[in-house]
Amino acid sequence: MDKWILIDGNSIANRAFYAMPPLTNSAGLHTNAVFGFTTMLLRLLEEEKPTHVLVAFDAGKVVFRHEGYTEYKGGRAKTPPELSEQFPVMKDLLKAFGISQFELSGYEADDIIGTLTRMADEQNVQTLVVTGDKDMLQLASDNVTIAITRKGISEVEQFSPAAIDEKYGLKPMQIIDLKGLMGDASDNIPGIPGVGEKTALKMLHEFGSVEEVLANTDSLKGKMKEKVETHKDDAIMSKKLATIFREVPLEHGVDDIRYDGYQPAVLADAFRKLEFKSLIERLDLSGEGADSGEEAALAVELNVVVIESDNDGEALQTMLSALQEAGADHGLYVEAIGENPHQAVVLGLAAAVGDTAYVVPIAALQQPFAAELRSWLADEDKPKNGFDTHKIELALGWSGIEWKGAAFDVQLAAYLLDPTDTNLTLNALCDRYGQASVPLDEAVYGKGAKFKVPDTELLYRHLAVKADAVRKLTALESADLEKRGMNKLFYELEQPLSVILAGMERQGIEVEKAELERLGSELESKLTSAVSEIHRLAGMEFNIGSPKQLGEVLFEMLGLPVQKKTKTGYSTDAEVLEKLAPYHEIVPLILHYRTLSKLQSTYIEGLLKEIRQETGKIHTYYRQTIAATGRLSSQFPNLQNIPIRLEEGRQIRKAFVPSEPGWYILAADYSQIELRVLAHISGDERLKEAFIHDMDIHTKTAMDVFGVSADQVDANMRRSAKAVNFGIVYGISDFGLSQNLNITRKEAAKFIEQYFEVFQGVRKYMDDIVMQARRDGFVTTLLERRRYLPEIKASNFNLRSFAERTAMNTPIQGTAADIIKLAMVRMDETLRERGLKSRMLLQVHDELVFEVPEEELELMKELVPSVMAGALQLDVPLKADVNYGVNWYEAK
DNA sequence: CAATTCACG
DNA sequence: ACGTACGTGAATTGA
Repeated sequence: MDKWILIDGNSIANRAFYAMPPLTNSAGLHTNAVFGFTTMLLRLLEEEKPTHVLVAFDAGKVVFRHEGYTEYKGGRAKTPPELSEQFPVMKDLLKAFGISQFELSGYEADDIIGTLTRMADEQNVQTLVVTGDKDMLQLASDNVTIAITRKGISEVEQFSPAAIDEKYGLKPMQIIDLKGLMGDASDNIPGIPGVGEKTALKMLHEFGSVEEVLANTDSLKGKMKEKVETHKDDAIMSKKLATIFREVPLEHGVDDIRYDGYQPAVLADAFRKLEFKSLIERLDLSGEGADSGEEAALAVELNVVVIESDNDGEALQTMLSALQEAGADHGLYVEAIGENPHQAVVLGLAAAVGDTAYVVPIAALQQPFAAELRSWLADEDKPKNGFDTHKIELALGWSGIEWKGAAFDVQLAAYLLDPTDTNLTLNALCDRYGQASVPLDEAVYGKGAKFKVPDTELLYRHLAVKADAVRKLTALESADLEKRGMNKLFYELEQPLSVILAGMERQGIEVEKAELERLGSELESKLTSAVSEIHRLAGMEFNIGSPKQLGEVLFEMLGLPVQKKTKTGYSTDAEVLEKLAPYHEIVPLILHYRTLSKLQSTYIEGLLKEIRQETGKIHTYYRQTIAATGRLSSQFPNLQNIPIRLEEGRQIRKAFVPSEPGWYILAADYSQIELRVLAHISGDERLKEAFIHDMDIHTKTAMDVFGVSADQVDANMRRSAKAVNFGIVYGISDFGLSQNLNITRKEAAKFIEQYFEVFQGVRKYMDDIVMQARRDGFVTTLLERRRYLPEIKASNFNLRSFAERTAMNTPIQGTAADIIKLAMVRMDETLRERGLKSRMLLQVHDELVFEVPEEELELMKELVPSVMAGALQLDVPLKADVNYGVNWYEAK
């Protein structure tokens, strides 16, 4: 039994391109569409076991449909070069598969496939058509099934005539009538304006075809009748445009598309060229082809020199001179075990130069004979390439070894190249750049309870391979940064910042244990009485901290109205409890209990655990490669979410004190930095004006949106305006705003419309940035930080909407992150240049915290805000407010 | 180990 | 019609 598969090459390549994250081989060639296409092809071959396979491509520019309608497919975005360059590659790969491909000048892939399905029907051959284009449904028959891609290309939905009937209530050929009525924006087929899928289906269910609809306009009503009658010709033409031509004069016959399987050696070589390592493994092709064994050979070729005692002095000298000569062409790797760099255990260091890697175990590195290596490591003027240099600097520092001169961190660079990548391990980076794979740490060390440092030989080889990978990645990634115009961002901002962060973290902030304990015991007694009161009111004892048990008490025992459900049961979050508060006196108590227990467990107990016995300090760890927008995040503990909004929690800040007697805590925060950034990048005159005059932005927004004077703005109006401003920054939706303000969606939509009426430049920015994201596939900040948004083209409404809001928000939040990072670099320079004793300790997104000796207080009160405000020149002024006190609480 | 909740900007 | 606000980290419960 024969089985044919006919693939719409252009359509699938397009889908693959937008569904896959960006991907390039080491030569810089984009390969994501080819990769997506290939994985789909492999699955089809495996699952369908076809005897014949054909991939059809559109050919040339002039398609016969243009005759008579020149606008056809006009208005469609130009194919991005990153995709066009992949078509020849795809065609070569198909050759390697031994799969035939047709294209014929003047015809589209649809028509070629249409012609072959006609032949399939004539010969009664089971056929699967694979495409992303619903138009093709018109080809379905007893023999022909249409597979439409969904969710990118990972899934397909198969349509037999019965399935089409079930979904649309139409015969396959009526799909043409459907398009004739509703049109198709992506092909610029007009259809009848105002007729969408719903209406078109209704008409077809009643009349059957475009012609019959047009013949029966009398039975339509009002506006619709008018529209259909004025656009009769459009409908006829649209139907014609949507009709697939099934009589293409093919030069080849059915025998030409026979598929006899691929030759492993040929395919292996093709995959290797594209650096599709995962596919080579999946098909078990690693032993095949001309280049086989190259990867293994590469790994074997690396010479490993271990330097572990003063007997190895000569090797050490060789290592140092090799590093000296290599200049930038080297890789360093320091293995530090443990997530928290302040407590990580350093196993050793490896340095790769050329085909040799030198490994120095930590014990050796700490011995007298390694002094020269240690001074090299501590020499700021010896540039170093590494992996996670920020962590290395800290981990080595705590082990008594100074590390300076971080020049290129391959992890940090990889983050900038794709800040949404959550797998920034060396192993993953090697895969991404098509390098010989570094073994997974899990495979070398085991995981969880099974963690074990392996025998030295294995361990040293592992470190050596990693250092070698760093060397290679440095070259590849620096080229990519250059290509994307991100050199300044990397070399002048992020890489220097990583060093500054390490300094702040090493310095730490002093936290008074006694103060936390005092607050803790106060909380404890409040908690005890809250618990017993809650249990008394419930009439039983239960775990208030268990949402499940709490839900049962509130909604089953006490019979309160259910507001919201979660996946697993009743929702009991604060928003729900606020609404329930009037029903039962137990509810406010539960809210209070929640507040107290959060403070106790996360902030009192949590922070106490993090205070270092010896110094009384807390050392957080800022992560520079996590947040997709370019912000920092803070861990072990998180010092970016210390309570401030409620007075009860704010007390925690009293425990954060200067580490020297008589010093002060000084905190400076940007005023409305995100809205100022928005004013700048949108260029909205009104918004700019507001900041140029340093007005209260929420009051000003209320005045403009409600059309009143300053003294007419009441608290409620200001609150609404503030929520709208937040919404604008987040990528507004009427639903989100309605939730926030507890108003109807309609009212929220009205607010938003009024806002955009007034701030028209903001509206234009929002529209433009989404279009730009669709066109480029990414958005950027002022400093060229980039975030890819592949889902902006998703057909799934939720995914797409999320991407659109992200497109609006990321340039704003990201530019604000750029600015404070710049300010940190400037501030660090300034403190150094002026020889000041003051120290920068913390960053909280729009705030910098310092400890300052009394004699520098007056200077710092001026200096910090002026450096922050001057970090970047915008079309509106930047402003920072400053406060100080004997602890962080008082610095308000 | 996922889900829920809540602290911050 | 579709169902949401953007970005994080930590503690707790309960399968």
